[in-house]
Amino acid sequence: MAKTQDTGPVTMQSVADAAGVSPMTVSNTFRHPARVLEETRLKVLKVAADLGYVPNHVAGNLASGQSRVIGAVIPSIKNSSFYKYVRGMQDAATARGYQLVLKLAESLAQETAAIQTFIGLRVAGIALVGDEHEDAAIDLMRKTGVPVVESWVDQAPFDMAVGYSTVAATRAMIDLLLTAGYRKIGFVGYAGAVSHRFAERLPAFRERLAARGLRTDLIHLADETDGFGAGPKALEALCRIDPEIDALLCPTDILAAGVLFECGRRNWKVPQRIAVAGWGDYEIASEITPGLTTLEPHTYDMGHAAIQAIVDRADGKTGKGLLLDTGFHIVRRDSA
Amino acid sequence: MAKTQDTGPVTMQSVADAAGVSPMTVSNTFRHPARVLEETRLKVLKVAADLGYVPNHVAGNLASGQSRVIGAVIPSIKNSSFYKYVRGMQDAATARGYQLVLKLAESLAQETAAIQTFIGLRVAGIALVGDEHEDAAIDLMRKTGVPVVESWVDQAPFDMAVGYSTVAATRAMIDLLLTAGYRKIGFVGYAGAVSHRFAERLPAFRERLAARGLRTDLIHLADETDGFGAGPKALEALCRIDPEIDALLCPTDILAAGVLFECGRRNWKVPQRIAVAGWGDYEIASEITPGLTTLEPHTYDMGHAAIQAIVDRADGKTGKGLLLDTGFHIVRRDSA
DNA sequence: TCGGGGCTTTGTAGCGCTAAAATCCCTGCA
DNA sequence: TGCAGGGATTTTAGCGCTACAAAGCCCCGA
Repeated sequence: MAKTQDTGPVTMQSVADAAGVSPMTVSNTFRHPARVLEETRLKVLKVAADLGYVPNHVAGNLASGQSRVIGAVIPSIKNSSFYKYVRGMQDAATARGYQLVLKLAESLAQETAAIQTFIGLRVAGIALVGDEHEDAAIDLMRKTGVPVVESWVDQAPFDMAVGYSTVAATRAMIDLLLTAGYRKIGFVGYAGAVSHRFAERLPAFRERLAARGLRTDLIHLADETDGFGAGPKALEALCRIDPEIDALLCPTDILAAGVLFECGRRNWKVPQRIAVAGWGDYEIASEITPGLTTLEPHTYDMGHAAIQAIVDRADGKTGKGLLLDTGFHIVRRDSA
Repeated sequence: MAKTQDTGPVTMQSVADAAGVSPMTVSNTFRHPARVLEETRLKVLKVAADLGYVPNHVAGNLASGQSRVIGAVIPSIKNSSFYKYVRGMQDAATARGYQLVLKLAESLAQETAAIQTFIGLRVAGIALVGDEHEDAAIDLMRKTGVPVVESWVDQAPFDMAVGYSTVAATRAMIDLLLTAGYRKIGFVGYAGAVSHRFAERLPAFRERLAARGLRTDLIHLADETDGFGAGPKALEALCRIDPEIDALLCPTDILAAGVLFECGRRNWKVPQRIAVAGWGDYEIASEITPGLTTLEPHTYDMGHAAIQAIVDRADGKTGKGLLLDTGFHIVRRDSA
């Protein structure tokens, strides 16, 4: 068995030599098994396994101009809100024979760098979160023509997009609070770099309350980096505007949880004294007491659809400007 | 300016033609700027920018046999414990001119697949979490000889490793509880697939208490997938063994937070009725009331060191069997 | 004035793989 | 027996880039 001579790295050529076939047959064994006689295929497979051959996809890519890798840029792994999204992407990619790789980008500049890396790697497609990108990034994507999907977007895709209507979602939440009898409803948004993603909710909030003749000025913009801590700050700020505020719509469950913690400290009963609604259905929403009523976007579906769109494009199936609505639903618990 | 004729994708050759230099000079402009006269370099850069040229690293890799991409496999993005780790890796990679890409692997089989993908991509190195891997994965890594770093490991590296001593950490935590006067100390671990990562803590727990002649049977193994919910279950199970249990060492802050929630429901004062200690210093630890005393491994440093080790290897600086201790410290809050 | 040394630039060759065309070989039928 | 037909396999020709060696060029001292 002195077969495995250490002749440097194992290449397709070495497998071919050892199996007594041409490199092309080895290639076909892996990429188009149907083209190879079963007997030959098994022999090649065996030799490859013995030698510990791993196909060099870098070379394969270069030769074929095709890639089976999809790159996803995610803005955060600090909270769990992207978990299901990534799972959805992962499952869809695997099912279609693609590989998903992730890059973390916590700023637009980092996003651009990540996109550049992915394009440098000649991935089959790129999945982005949101529709706010640097000009340089947009330029890059346009010029190279990589398939791009934006997620959490519900209008005007740059190339393709998946998402849900945050306007419809905000309305649904407000309606839920109104139906439950709350009248002094506060709104918390986020300021700063991420503000864009939350910006559409505010007009929907105002419109809905104005239609009922209710006050629409109980608004506070929080700092996302405060995490839970933004909750107490928001509650305090809004109480200063109107101490009798009786409901609060939060931009994320994290902030909502922070509000609930603060309510605990103040001995405020939820939802009697004040109702609290979150957004995202993070893990904490179901674990905290009282359970947090929250809005769950169908993020798994979103990730799944995003990858599907990219793969379909790679297979030449779909055109430009695709926009998918993956929906949402409200998870009713005790806090509102 | 009818310079940008649409002649398919922009390659190094097209940049060279447009700039009136050889492809090699374009290559050098990007990879070894010092070798190129500033005037030439600027000209090339300008032409490249005009044309929207993005170097094809796939081809570059193949030609040079080198890669500037490092692959990290992370077991979860559901909780925040890997956030700082990833940040550390990211920062170290960027500082050294490398790119970090992530793959999520929630089972050993997925980890193996991820490793295979990375090897197929011929990354410069692979960062893994833990020291439990499938034989197939170990085979693959050995045969191909990719630099591999394991994190959260404190002994017997497969290739290179970074981590901290969980035994020392467990001892430190127990000592803190003993010093504070607690005597009926309970231990919660995790059963199932992740058990391995938590297995070393138990003997340290037993040894420390046995040395003081205290009972060492207040042990419960929880289900990791229960999240917060594992906390109440653990408390209940341990109370059944001894209702007078007065301290609890939890395997993660998530579980500890679950215990605190349950204590709230039971109206148990923490730390008077029972002390609760967590592990990981997750975001929730500082936000919950009472503040959670917890153990913070230096995960940022761990990620940083992991990438450093890989890059050093790639630069031919360090040998095999490297093991770095990145340490930990206890964050004392109110719960213990 | 000429040769040598250093810096810049350019050929040459090939990384490992694959699409496409060419070849081979076997079968079936006239 | 000869040959068309079709599947299996091999040959050919790069994919876009980089290591390395070779060539140009310019300046300076002898």
